[in-house]
Amino acid sequence: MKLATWNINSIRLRKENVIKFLKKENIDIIFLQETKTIDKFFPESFFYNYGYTHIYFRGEKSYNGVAVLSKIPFKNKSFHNFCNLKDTRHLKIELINNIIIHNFYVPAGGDVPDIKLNVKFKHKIDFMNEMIELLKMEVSKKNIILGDFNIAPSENDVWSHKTLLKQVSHTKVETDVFKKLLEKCSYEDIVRKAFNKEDKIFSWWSYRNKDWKKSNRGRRLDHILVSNNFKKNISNVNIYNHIRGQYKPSDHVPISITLKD
DNA sequence: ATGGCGCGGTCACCGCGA
Repeated sequence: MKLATWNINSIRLRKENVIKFLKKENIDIIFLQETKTIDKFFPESFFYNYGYTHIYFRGEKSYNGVAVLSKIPFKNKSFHNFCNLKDTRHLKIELINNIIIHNFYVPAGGDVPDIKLNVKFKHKIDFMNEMIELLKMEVSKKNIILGDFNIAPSENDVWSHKTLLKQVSHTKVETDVFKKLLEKCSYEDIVRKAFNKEDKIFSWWSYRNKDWKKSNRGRRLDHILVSNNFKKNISNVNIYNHIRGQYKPSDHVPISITLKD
């Protein structure tokens, strides 16, 4: 089974990009973030007609929104509202073989990396801590969490460690809470593990650079984390950098893993 | 140090992304 995650930045605008990727890479299940549409306008039948007949999504107007498109049926599906908000940032599915997968769109956190001065940053840190509390209860399960965490955890997950230490996404507060998630809930960052420690690996490049490829000022904000008791089942980690260069791209690229159950 | 671009929407400006 091959699964992927992708922050698509509008599903209505990029449904063709999604199906092109799914077909070319033979993806069985994809988890999307920032679908940016209310459920009524989600292009469900479009994906259904390509064989993704198991679809689950939660959206809202303009912002956020998460979805899963699958060829494989779910045994259960649910969601949790984090920080007592009804923003659509999470969904959870359980497959027939008892594998649990959580899809997250963690708050970006605004500009100022201080929980006292910036409510958006506080929201991000609170969200991560609530994730930790929730996922602690699932340590014994075959568990995968993935999505856009809006945190670049290690030095070579950003184009310049020194510069980015002061910028939201790579501050110590954020990388510490990410580390805490891995430790307390027993996950492995299997994507980072698939590369050398010195390799720069990114999943996002800003729209504001004239030439994303030339300046290469990227960050690795999207993640697939796998329970330590289940990570031996993972192979073939892929980050599809070239997707950033396609026509009308998202600012994020997809990541996939292969999984034997 | 700043701004750069692109999305949706009570739509031609604004909030937001990170």
